[in-house]
Order: sequence, then C-alpha cells, then structure tokens
Amino acid sequence: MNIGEAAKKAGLPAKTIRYYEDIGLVNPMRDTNGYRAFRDSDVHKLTFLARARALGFTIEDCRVLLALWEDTDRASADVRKIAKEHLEQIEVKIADLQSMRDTLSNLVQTCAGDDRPDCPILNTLGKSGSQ
Amino acid sequence: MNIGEAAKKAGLPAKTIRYYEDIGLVNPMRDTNGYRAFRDSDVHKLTFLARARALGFTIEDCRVLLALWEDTDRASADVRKIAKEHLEQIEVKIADLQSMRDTLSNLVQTCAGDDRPDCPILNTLGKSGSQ
DNA sequence: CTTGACCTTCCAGTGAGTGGAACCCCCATA
DNA sequence: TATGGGGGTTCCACTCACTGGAAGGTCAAG
Repeated sequence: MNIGEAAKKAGLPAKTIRYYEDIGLVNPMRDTNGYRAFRDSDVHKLTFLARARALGFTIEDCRVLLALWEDTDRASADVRKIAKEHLEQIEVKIADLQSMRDTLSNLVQTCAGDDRPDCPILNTLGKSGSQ
Repeated sequence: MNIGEAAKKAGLPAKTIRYYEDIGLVNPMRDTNGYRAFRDSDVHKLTFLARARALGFTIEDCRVLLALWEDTDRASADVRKIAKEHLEQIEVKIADLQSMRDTLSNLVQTCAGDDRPDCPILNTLGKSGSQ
C-alpha cells in the first residue's frame, strides 16, 4: 500500500512516516514508480510507534522498544526498566507543572484584571524580593 | 558589569543572555574592549525573564510581558489574560501527562519484569485491539 | 612573559517533526 | 488529447530555546 493508506491506518501524518524512514525506524519497499510500498508488518510497526510516542516515549526509547518487541526472546525486565524510567520522568514533569500551576493560579487570582495598571503578576516577576 | 556577573545575579547562563540579546530581549551597552556592559536595569530585566521562563512562559510571552512590565500605564487585564491562557495550557499538559502516567503505571505494574519474555507493555503497544 | 580566567563571534546541533517548492505519476473526464 | 486533481517523490529550511565548541581577543596576577 502507498504512504497515504499506511498513514491512515497507523494514525500518523505521511510526513512523519517519511521522517521515520529517514532515521531508520521503518524500511518500506519501493514500487517500480518509486512510491513506498508498505506491507502490513510495516503498518504494524508504525502503529506501535504511534502508540509509544503517544505515551511520551522518545524516539530513541522507541528504537529500543521496537528492537525488544521484535526480539521474542527478550526479558520483560528490559522493557519494564525503560517504561519505569520513563514513568519517573513523567512524574517529575507533572510535579514541575503542578508547582507552576499553583504559583500562576495564585497570581492570576490576586490580579484584578481590569483597566488599572497595578498587577501582582508583573510585580512578582519583577520584584527583587520575590522568588 | 560583565556578562559573568550579570549571569550570576540573574541566575542565567551567559550563553542564554547572549542569546536573549540576539533575539532582542535585552540590549546591554558595550565597553571599549567590546565586552558587554550590563546596567542594573539590564540585570533586572534578565531576572524578570528568568522568573517568567521558570514559570513556563514562552519567549514570545516574555517579550509581551516585558513590554507590559515597562509600560507603567498598562491595564492589568492584559497581563492577566496572558497568564490565564498560559495557566490553561499548563492544565492541559498536566492532564495529558497524568493520563500517560496512569496508562504507563498500569502497564509497569502488570509486567513481571523478570527473565521471561512475556511482557504486557509490548503486548499493549503492539496488539491491534488495544489503544 | 606566561598562565588562566574571562570575554568575543560564529557555526552546528539538539528533538521531532512541519511547511513549502518543484517535480513526477496516474486516472477520469470533456 | 488536453487537463485537472489528487496522489506521490526529493530536498531544503524552519521551528523552540537554547547548548557546545572552535578560534581568538583581553585582562589581572605571579
């Protein structure tokens, strides 16, 4: 099948698929007219990639996971390690964002948001005594 | 003062400060030897930038906030609008990450993580029926 | 005079694509 | 037969917010 159909099935933009080929994540055949010819196994791989990326795994994580996926003899511990590390990174990010949100939500609440110039948000960002 | 001291005071790497000059966020004077000469007002600006960036505002947000900060006549509503929009973006991100975390944490928990090859994480990423 | 810490500019790379130009291919219709 | 539209192809540049490194200039101390 052509790239358009593969894109639809995998739920990825065609551009992204070309990019994935570029960096060696997939490796479709070519028709005589130069068009990429995707087998079901390619689409399967792309679907795997789309899901892993949606879970926030980096491309390099995906490369490793894909290799493990294709190696039916791998130890589940190897996969779990990657997933667990990623999980920890996500938790750090969540905590960071929550602390941003708390600060910002405080600031937004104390700001009148009217025509007057007095603004606690700018005051806090600019005042030397603040954190 | 030189860039090193300004960097220390503002809590930003010197490289970042040069970059901020490059994109027109700050505009320090120059000594006769070509070194950047930062006034207190420059450092104040840089500190403002460091805080706004730490709260996750984009550079373009910062540019606008900085302009509002310098305009003592601005309406606090203008500032509040930016902050509120940003707050909403943060909340979306938090929700996304939390949903990732839940999925991933489920997978990690159901994976034995031992020598055996069976791995629910890869199964879920690869199986056609899963989402 | 040399050493080392600082400063300068410029170029390239990061991650994960996205946008666009310029061109090719194929099918259907007037 | 022209032509129009909807695929496909490559390649280059751009995104965001820096960061690393090379090659070199400046300055104070020993």
